[in-house]
Amino acid sequence: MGFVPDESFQEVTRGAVTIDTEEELQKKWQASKDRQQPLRIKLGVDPTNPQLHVGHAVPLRKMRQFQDAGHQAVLIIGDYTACVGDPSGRDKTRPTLTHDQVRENAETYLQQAWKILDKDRTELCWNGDWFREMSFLDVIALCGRTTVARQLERDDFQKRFSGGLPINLHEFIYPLMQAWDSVKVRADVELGGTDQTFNLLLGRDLMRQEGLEAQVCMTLPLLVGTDGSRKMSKTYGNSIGITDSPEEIFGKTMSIPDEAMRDYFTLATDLSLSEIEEKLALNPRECKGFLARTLVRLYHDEAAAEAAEQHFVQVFSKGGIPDDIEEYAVQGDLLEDGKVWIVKLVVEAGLSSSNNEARRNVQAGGVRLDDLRVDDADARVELSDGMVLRVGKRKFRKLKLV
RNA sequence: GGGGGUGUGCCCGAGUGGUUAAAGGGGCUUGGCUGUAACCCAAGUGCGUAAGCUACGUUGGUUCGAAUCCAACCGCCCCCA
Repeated sequence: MGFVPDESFQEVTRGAVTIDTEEELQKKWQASKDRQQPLRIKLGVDPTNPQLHVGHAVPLRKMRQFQDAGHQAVLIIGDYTACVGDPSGRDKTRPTLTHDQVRENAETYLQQAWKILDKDRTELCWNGDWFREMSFLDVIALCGRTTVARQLERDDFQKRFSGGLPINLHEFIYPLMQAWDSVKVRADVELGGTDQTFNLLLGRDLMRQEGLEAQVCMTLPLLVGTDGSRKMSKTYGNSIGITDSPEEIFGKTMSIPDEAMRDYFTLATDLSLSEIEEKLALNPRECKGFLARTLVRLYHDEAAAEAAEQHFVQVFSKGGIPDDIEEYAVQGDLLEDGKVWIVKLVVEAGLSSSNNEARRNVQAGGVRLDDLRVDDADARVELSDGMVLRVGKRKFRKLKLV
């Protein structure tokens, strides 16, 4: 049968690294059209971290594209799987969370996810709903559906095993749980990062074992972090949070390496492919500025995007000070003869975490009062109301005398 | 159950009795450079105004002196069963 991919099919497959298998997806797509029945698109998320970043947003955006093409989004909150911890791509066992923590995280997670997904057209499930019901015997039966050899084929376990690092038994169960989710929700397509390949494919096996039509697995690239090398992750400190302030999103985006811009455009924004090419043809600074504005607009709005850019130009390009600075009310007992020890001031204002650190900052020439460098760590300085204290390029406090 | 290893600062990792607050790297901070909060370069990086204090899994010992030796305990890894 000659499948003619329509525009939304192209949109929905764009950016995918692998589709297992594309033929099956075409078939499902066509059947869905013929029968007027939307495909069920599954995305499972473990709310291990309440802070979503633009890397997490990649599969969510993909899900949104499916929604826009008229398909049924099935978002699974892994309240049980989060308690196990996904071993994918990890070189050590994930710390497990308590169920209460997970429920709490899930709350904030969802709030953020609805910035991307269309809430009214999303079917929301908690996998605890079915795992809670299972008896120990059921669990054992589930474990019997795969083998140790298959588990050890995985590159991450392989590495840990040969490197003498621990693999806890419960980590073997994780993929089975995720695969079982697919059975329970009768997924037609499951989305995930490339690191999810193993888990995704196991879903196909279990579905077949259950006599269901196997899901299609679509893997998406992992977005690199702001360092341009490792995948975006909060623990690497290279992430851009979708709840970050406009200034932060803008600044962090400006700090990505030029080579990463294409990935960011294709994976993290909703620009069309031709628009992306157009922007990439600009000079790198303008292009990156556009990218930064686009990201801010996505998670805040147009006005915020403009303000963030102005802030960036003001503070970093011109080295000036921003308009709205957090105030610090100088405590009276810091003053001796109307003067204050610079080190103490920096610490009390919350710009350094210890006296020694503050002293270092001063000695390195990173501390300024109203643009005047203070580089003597013993200095006692006179203050006036409204003075701006600055540490490094990006930490400011407006001093308020009481 | 038997045997062998191992546990160091935010992370990785050197260090087997004394100038060790502890090499080296990563990270981070500050400075310089820059279109950039990137790259690169440089410096710094336990706490304390200071005297000094705290730190090498835990506890207790040996010693003038221990991250370094001993004992027990706790955690982890490997091999054999």
